[in-house]
Amino acid sequence: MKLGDGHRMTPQRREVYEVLMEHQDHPTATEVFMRVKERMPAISLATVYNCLDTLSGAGCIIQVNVDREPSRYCGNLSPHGHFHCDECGSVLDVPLKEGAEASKAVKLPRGAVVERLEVAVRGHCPECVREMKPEQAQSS
Amino acid sequence: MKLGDGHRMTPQRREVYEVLMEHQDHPTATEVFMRVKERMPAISLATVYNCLDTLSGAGCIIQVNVDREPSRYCGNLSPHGHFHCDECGSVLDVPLKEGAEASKAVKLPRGAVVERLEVAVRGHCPECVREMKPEQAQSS
DNA sequence: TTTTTATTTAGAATAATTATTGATAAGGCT
DNA sequence: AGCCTTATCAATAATTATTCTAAATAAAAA
Repeated sequence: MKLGDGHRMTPQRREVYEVLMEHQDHPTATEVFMRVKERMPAISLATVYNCLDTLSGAGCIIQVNVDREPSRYCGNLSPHGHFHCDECGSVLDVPLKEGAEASKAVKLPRGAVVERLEVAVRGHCPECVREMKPEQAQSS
Repeated sequence: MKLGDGHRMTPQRREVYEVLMEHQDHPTATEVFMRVKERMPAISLATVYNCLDTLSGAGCIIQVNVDREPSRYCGNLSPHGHFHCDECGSVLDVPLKEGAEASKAVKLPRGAVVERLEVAVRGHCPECVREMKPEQAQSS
């Protein structure tokens, strides 16, 4: 894992990175902090924030924002959007389909230069749908 | 403008709503506060927050979140996404093209129920592109 | 080795937003 | 109209995520 720019891969940054790679969920900074702390008890929350910032600045991880909730972080670098469950709050990766680009979905302002496309889907995750009463359920 | 749920359309809420309808930009709560204050000097920022919350809860306006920046508010209720300029920070509405739906863009988890789709495009707005040096410029 | 630069840490600071509280006002009912 | 319930407002306090500061540490460069 390279950082470039004179940034060093320090033990703290490595742990933060490892923790994100171990599960493919989307922990908040505080959750990352708790996980890293088990193996590196001296680490501080500020350092976790610094590491997450450095790693996402270097493009090693992705910062995911869900409304105004605390930022979440994700080690999945393949192009994908996110599905947010309105009931349980979980976040799932949803792979972008081949050829999904901004110009296909929206009428872009003439002359704009697109850097990247963010797709977020809100709804009820499969798990929460399964727990619904049958008469309320509706499938997509 | 109806609110339903036993919510009243008070003078404060009306002003907040009017201010959002007058321009089709995307002001923050503080900006809305400053605009409303000119006509209603006694209003407080907390009340503006309350009004914005009530109005968006009733579906009269839309709360737009750009990363972790302060929320912005928008009176445009037609289905649309948002374009965020990385340079000047402005937010532009981008109409969703006919038939743009979640299932076309992403591989949804089996069994998920979709409520709504949020599309955000990041890049450089036409105005900022125009101000770039010609040799840097590239158009989409 | 000396110097420089990057990093970590704890704690303080900031900023957006929310919660609390007491006062005011609107609606419904008799 | 008068009474009761509920909604609203405004000021302030509180919360919370995040960033900044400053001092200590450590690695890289010279």
